[in-house]
Amino acid sequence: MTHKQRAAAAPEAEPRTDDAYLQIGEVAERTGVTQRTLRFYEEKGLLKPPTRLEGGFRLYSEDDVRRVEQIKRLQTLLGFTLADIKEMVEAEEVKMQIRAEYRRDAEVSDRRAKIAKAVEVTERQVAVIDQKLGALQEMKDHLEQKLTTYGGWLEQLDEKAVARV
Amino acid sequence: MTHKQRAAAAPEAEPRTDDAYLQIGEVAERTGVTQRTLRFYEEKGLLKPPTRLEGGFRLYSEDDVRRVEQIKRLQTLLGFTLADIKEMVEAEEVKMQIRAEYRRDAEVSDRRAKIAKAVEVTERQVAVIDQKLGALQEMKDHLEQKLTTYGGWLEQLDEKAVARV
DNA sequence: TAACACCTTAACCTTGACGGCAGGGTTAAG
DNA sequence: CTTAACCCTGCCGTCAAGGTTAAGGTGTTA
Repeated sequence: MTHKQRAAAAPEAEPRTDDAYLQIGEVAERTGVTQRTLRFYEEKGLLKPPTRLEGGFRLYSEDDVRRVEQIKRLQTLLGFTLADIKEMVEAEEVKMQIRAEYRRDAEVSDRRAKIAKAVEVTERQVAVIDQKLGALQEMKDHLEQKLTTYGGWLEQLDEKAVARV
Repeated sequence: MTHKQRAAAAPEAEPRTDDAYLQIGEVAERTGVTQRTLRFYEEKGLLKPPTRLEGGFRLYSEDDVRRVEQIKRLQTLLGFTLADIKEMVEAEEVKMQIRAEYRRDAEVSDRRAKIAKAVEVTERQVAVIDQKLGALQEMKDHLEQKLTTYGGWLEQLDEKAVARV
């Protein structure tokens, strides 16, 4: 146990928004990606530039952590490229913005348009996922059919064994 | 229309096995990958070295075409790396071999072991697919829930519009 | 036999997605 | 004020998955 256990680093002025920010090392540890990768994602626009401490240290929020986890899922489980993911993330951003603006938006037609946009974006995402789901299901069916074939073979062997006794 | 429509290229000696072999250009065209990619896959062990014409031209079978298509699916739709895919392809190979050996295998216990091996390999593949299916389904559910939220918002707007009339 | 489409290997180039320093600043503790 | 633990910005390296010539051989057709 070292004598330095990093804590929430209280900024002196501005007592607002001290929601337990995380430094890059914490985030790296919690998400399992390297610091380099976090900076890289930021550079590539996958993570919005986080707030900084006076000295320049990045301060991430829990939301950022969730986003990183989302990115990892999209990447490793589903094989999206970072460019793809950036699009999705941006879509997500747009949706967040819509939510935020929703209440205080003057024109009803404007609201309607924004929601329509969000729906469109989301539906495209669903369509992509559906395509992948379909392909995966097909492969799975194929493999399971093979498994039943193997099962049949084993049964045949059993019958033979029985017949020999 | 050029004056050369490539045909099955009849080798002079050896009239056997003239099953309509395909040259690399054909295969590339039919599968949508480049010739370079086909050679690359061969180099990486994803495609077995095809038979060659005397002069060295590669001659692919329809089976090879199918395999290339499978590789593409695994890669683009599911985001497996070529290394992953190579493993799967090799597993497939093993299973083919098992099928071939199945009939003329002396010991019943040997057969049983081989089938068990095949089952094991196949089940691992299914497990991987299940994991991805799960992740995808979860994402889809999440997105669809959002869609219903948006739907609700639109309804609210409608109500307001009606109320104003 | 020439012409032309098609193929061969070999070598280098590119892009995406990071890994790994070097050289130097920042923060908290003693 | 020093020190230890963190963090910063470059900048170069690497690995995967091919793309892109270059230089030359093969196969069919005229």
